Amino acid sequence: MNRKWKREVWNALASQRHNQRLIAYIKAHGEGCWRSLPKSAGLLRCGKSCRLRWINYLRPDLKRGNFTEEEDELIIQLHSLLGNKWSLIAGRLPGRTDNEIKNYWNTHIKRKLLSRGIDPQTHRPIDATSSSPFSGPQKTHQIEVPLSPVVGPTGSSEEPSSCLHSPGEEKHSSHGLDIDLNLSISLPFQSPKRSASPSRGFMEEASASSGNNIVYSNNLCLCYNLGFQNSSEACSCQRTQNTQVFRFIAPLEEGQ
DNA sequence: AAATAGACCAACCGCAATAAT
DNA sequence: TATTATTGCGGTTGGTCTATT
Repeated sequence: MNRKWKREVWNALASQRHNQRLIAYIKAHGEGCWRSLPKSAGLLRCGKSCRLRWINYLRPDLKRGNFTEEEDELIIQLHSLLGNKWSLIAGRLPGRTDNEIKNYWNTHIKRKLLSRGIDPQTHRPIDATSSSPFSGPQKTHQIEVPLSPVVGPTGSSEEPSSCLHSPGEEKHSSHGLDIDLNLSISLPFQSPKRSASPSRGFMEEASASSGNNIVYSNNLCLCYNLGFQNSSEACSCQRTQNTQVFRFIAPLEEGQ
């Protein structure tokens, strides 16, 4: 079956009637059991394709329209922390899909960063990319990540539990977002098993992918969860005054 | 008006992780 | 414990749309 033919089949399936059938089925039975869904719902595609269609196109909570400047900045900042973990990034942007963000990154944000003289992969100035991305005068790794949606379909955001900034603490801010992008790495730790819950797994995977060993979940420093007897053993976590932001400050290993 | 190039984005593919047997 | 099935993710492809020549 060639690609063009497949697309034509999908186009047929994408008719309003088929969309409604898929929507109705998922509303009635919930998400999951994608394997059996096409047969049960009377659709002509494999479960995998139906899942993709639902997630990327039919989900009622999808946010349509252009990305806002705030979303742009949030994506950039999350990417600097998570790398190409599009599903995790999407988890922090309600109404946006990983596929949408991935496409948007490749078509818009990459260029935007390049025009700013920033390497889209390392998030460092292009003329500095020849050296180690983590070399430099900074001796700590400070990353602040909004733990509740900064922007959402309704324009509202949940009130997060959070740390508070130390008074006078230097921070970089753009568009009201409060993220310090000075990155560093520390010794690897045993990555937790893949979480069944994307939202719960967010910071664990963020940590695993970025090499950071400082992890928060809601109001909890997960240094403890990851095996450190207390968080000070691995980090000097600080609270921020911005209630939407946590700050992770990890001491670098000798020589970093 | 036609041809071409580039941008955009929906969907496919392959792989890895996890669950079930 | 090993094998198989299922799910989810990230990279990539290719069709469509729009701007430019």
